Amino acid sequence: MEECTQDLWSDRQCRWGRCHHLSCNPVTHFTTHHDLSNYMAKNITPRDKDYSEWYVDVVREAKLADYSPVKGCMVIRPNGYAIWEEIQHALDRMFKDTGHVNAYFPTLIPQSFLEKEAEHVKGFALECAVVTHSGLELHEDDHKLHLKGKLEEPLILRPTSETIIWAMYKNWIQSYRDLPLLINQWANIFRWEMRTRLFLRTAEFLWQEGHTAHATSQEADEEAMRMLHVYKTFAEDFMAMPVIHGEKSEGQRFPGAVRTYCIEAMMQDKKALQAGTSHFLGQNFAKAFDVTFQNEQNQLEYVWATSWGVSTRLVGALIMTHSDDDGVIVPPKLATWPVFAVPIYRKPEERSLVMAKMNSLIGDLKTQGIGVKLDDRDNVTPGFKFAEGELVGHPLRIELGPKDLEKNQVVVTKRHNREKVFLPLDRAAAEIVTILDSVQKDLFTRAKTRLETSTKEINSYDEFKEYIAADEGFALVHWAGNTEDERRVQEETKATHRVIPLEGTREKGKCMLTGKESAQRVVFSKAY
RNA sequence: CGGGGCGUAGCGCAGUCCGGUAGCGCAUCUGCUUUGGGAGCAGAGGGUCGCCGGUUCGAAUCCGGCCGCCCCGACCA
Repeated sequence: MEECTQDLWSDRQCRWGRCHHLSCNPVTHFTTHHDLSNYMAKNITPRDKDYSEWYVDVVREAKLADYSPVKGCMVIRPNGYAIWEEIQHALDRMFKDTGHVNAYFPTLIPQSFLEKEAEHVKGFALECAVVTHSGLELHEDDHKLHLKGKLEEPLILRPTSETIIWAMYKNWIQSYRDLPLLINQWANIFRWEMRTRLFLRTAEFLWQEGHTAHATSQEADEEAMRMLHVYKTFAEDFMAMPVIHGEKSEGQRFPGAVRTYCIEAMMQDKKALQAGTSHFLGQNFAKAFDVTFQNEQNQLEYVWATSWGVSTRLVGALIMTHSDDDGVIVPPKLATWPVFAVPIYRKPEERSLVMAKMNSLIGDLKTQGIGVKLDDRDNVTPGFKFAEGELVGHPLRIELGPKDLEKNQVVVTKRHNREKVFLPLDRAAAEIVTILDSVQKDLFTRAKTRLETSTKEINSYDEFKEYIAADEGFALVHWAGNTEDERRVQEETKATHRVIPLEGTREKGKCMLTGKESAQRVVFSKAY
């Protein structure tokens, strides 16, 4: 099948009826575009008017999340949580397939634990929520609750779990026979941020954190790299979100890590979003928590470590990668209900005929392993259901009405480009499987095209300043600066060092800022 | 912490300048007609106008104080 390469991320082309991407879909019998010129999603600010307003509007209107009474916290609503659950299922499978097991460590960590690793303290101290009391007391004079039972040692709400986990690993690891220890946990964590953003940065969020212990440096580094590739594969295959994977600069490193690897994605406004990190921790935490093991030569050695994580931020990344002015677009592989079914009828007789065929088709789709959400409400019109289904982001909609019964067909509409396909009922289920697959590829291709066309080699600092100021995307530059130099670039341009790509040419050059020798180009960009 | 905005029905807002019966749209409820791109008509319910104090015969509106939230920036996944 030939991949479509035209108008890939300009769905306006399709929406205004000028698109004829028949090659996108080999099973298309007939493709039409209805005129949507007088149709606008309610209450969603268009992307080109105000991108961050658009993002907030989409999250709210699609009922993905809501603000909580506590500043900086969010409620993840069923539509948003469904996406997170799909992310969890797919990733958890990948973790299990690479030998990891799940466990759960507690939220509360003794303050003293955080103090044990010097860099770690510096990195997280400022953003910790702290528990200082064990209770409350109602005062009769003012009828208010007052703090009671001050704790001897304050407890912090974990901003990440390295400390508590390594305190436990100390007890669990004695011999090389206990290694490697490959544990993951799905948990909530707290980071008291100054400025928050739904899904992308909230005071409390959900994530997974893998924490592994190894006998050798090389094995630990390989583990960190393995999980980096798991993340890249997941992002690209499931989220249809192309990423650049590589290593962080010293200045962007995780507090306590020797090396931090990451995947960086590009959002539709061409800003970068760090979508996952994997750290080679060396022996830093083993030394801080005195975790040693006896090797085969009967000598004591410190354990080598990794940690790696992705969070509910991925839900935000998914939205900002694919969605449009009419709402969310979820790639088929992460959709709980890839198919949204709308039956159409007027009279009761029509209803029973339509529903019989519809149920039979839904049965066929379920046999093919495809989840179908049937909207059989009688109190809203089909048009309303269409709009709502698009807002929530089901990848495909199927319509079945009296006219279709006559022709023995079903109408299938793709959410991401609004192409309509008419399929004969007896083959529909099988064809829909193929279409979903093509939609998944389409979404990836158009995101990949955006990433590629908005990434440019920049060769001087002046050119760089201009490029960044124009919000044109990722800059590939030669870099040999230190953390201080990075800070200067950030102050002067707002762009930050994102990643030293693992792939790409290893051409030598001169650092755009310092003029020093550079071994390869790195990515700089504005970022979330 | 700076800059901007907002707080009035479930949601979105008008009313505040210039004090005088608290309104509009959507949503909700009832009934009938509808249903292939956000249905129509008729009727109904729903309020501590963010909080505290002051001025006044009378405050959503004027004055003083406080609180909260959102967006933008610095910090950060």
